[in-house]
Amino acid sequence: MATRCVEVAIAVPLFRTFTYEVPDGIATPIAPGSRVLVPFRNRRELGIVVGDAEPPTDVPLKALFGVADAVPSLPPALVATAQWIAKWYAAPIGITLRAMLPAALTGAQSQRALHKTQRIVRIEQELPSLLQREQTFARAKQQRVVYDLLDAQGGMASFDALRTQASCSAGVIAAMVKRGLVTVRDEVAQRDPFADRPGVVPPPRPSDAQRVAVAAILAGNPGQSFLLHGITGSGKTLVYIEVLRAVLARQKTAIVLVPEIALTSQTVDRFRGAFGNDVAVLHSALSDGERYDAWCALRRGERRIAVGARSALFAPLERVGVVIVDEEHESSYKQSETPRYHAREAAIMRARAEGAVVVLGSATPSLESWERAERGQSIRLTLPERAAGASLPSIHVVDLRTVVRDAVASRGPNAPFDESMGVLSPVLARAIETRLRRGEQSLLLLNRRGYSAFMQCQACGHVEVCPHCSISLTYHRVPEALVCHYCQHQEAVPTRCPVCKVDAMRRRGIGTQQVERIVAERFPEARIARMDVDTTSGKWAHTAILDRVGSGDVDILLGTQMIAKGLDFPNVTLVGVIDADTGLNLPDFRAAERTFQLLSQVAGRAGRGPKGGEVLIQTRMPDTAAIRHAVAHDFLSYVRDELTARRSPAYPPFVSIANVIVSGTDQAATAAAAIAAAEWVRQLALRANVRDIELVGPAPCPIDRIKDRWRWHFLLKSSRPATMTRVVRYVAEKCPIARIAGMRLVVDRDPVALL
DNA sequence: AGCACGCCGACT
DNA sequence: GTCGGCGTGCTC
Repeated sequence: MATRCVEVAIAVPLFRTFTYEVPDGIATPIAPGSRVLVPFRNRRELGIVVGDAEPPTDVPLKALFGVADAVPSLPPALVATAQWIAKWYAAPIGITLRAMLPAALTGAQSQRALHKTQRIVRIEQELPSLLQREQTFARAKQQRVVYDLLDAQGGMASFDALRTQASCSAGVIAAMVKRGLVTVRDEVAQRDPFADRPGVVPPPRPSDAQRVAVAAILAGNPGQSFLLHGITGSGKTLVYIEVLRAVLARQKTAIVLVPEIALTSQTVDRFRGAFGNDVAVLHSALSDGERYDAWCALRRGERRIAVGARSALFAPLERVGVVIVDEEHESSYKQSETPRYHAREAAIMRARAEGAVVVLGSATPSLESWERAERGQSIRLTLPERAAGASLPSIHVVDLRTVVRDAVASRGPNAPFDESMGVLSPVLARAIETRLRRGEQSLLLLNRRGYSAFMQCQACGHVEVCPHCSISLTYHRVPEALVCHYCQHQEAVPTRCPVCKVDAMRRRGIGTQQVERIVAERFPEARIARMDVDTTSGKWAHTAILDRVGSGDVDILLGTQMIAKGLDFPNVTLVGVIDADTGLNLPDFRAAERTFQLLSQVAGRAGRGPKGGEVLIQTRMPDTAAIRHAVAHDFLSYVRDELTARRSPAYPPFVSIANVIVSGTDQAATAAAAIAAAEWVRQLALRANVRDIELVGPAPCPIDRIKDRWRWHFLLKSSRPATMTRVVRYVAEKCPIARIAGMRLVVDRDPVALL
């Protein structure tokens, strides 16, 4: 009998697999996707079988130790998807496969820790009214804090987390147990932190357009891709739900990808409301144990729908009938570390491997998806109207230039310039006032990037920058410090300029905290909530803030990009964009695309109820195409303009691009290495006679230093994807520059940003 | 990624 | 004389 051999991928940065002999003791064939324990470099490593292999003739074989899975950890379609990702993005196959498994299954550590019990606190006695709570907790302020926290988290939380959040002693909770208000129990628990979130009952019946879309999707051939273009509020989620219902009825399973931020919001509640415990929510805030539980439930078929961000695409489901990618234009679908895959593209590939259909939904589709539909590679479905007869909000531009001119004209040239004018123009202020009077809610968007407060010397112009990264430090009021947006470096706020020594360091620009102050001063009676990275660090912080907005406890919600997406509050009738220009001037070919998407998305938050809505966009560049088209709700004109701009110089979707980033700790050496790497690629193309590839650069990256590493990059462009595949693979695997000590070379195919 | 092998400076 | 620096090369 010939020796049986399998091909095994190991999580090392190598573009190859290894062949192992299967010892006689293992009778049954080992299916692809199984984890195996193998000898590797005098160590025991976990590898993943990708297939059978012929024994190599040139090297002596080692035998594997054993098979770790009774059932393969990865179903066949996922192994196929991994192979596609590894090839397309020039990622090592072993690392790609490892990225598909929950951390609990990648190490050789004990499984014991995974099932450890957790002390869970649950509300025992409901106190729905505020009056009841005030009576119950008359003097017990700490208990009240604990109770409210618990309530905000769905009535259940882990003991430790709760103590940390409330910063109270264990005695406080013990006292509450004694009073019968809460219970504490050790639970091995299906650790599903979403289990007790109330589901939202799906709305009535679908509209005609929604029914047409659902029918088309359900009639799709295996592997067929659909672009669901539905304006904000048109009810894409209902289409998803109807499709999911039919897919489950066919005894199939489904994957729903949403941007990370949407996981904390109403979208998830709606899926849970419709499908209850058939849904597993995969959230980045899950602990390893929670993630493992969810993974097992999917693998065993106990839950048939996986909802989650990017990596939920790797849900270990079989018989997948549909893969849905909501807000498919979102750049968070691109992974920023190896394997640098785009979940939208990988979703198309997984659907193909599963024989499933894929649905890409967006109000502002990516140019890639739009062009694909134009070329007939996917079917476009349109939801042209808002559901339930709601109308689109009216959008108006507030030209900040004239606001300042008017102020000067009315108060005279010598009147002190009031900085709050550029934040809260008279028009926007009046609009907010109206909402407050009517008891309606307002949403204010502050585009954070480039708009945070920074420190600048008024005498010499020096700006305080991070000593490790090339970006200005951001001023934070509470606690007062300068903070680096990239590496968390902190330092004290100076008053004296470190360069010219003049006592003239002043704050410039506006951050969310400062906007909050300006708004609070202008509307002292308003209840204001702020939502940005500073206020949402906790696992449940988003949910808590949004729940407050939903219950009407907030008049004005102020926040960064994260408030622009997916929120659906019918009482929000005003959306104000503090400054639409900030994202427009970034050195990135997608700057206009991003701005249009952001404005359209945030505008869509207004007027989702019967009262209608209004959007005010403050800008100093009202004539820019992206702003003009967003104001006119004119996606088609925006696409036409943007596609024209992408033809020359050529950018996606007309060419395939890859960003090659060289970084190192020494500035001159990094520059030299980047130039050498580019030259190496140029010579390679010449030698191999590769004609259809273009090289742009090298140049310093727009952010030329991050975490003490200097960064240079160059761009590869090709009109042929197959050429790009070959070239990126060759660069990633063979470029000698990567082997210079201390130098790093990253190849990012289909980048979403060039910063 | 790790980790061993390998050839040159300051220490018990 | 040895401990150990990290350059180079390999992993079935």
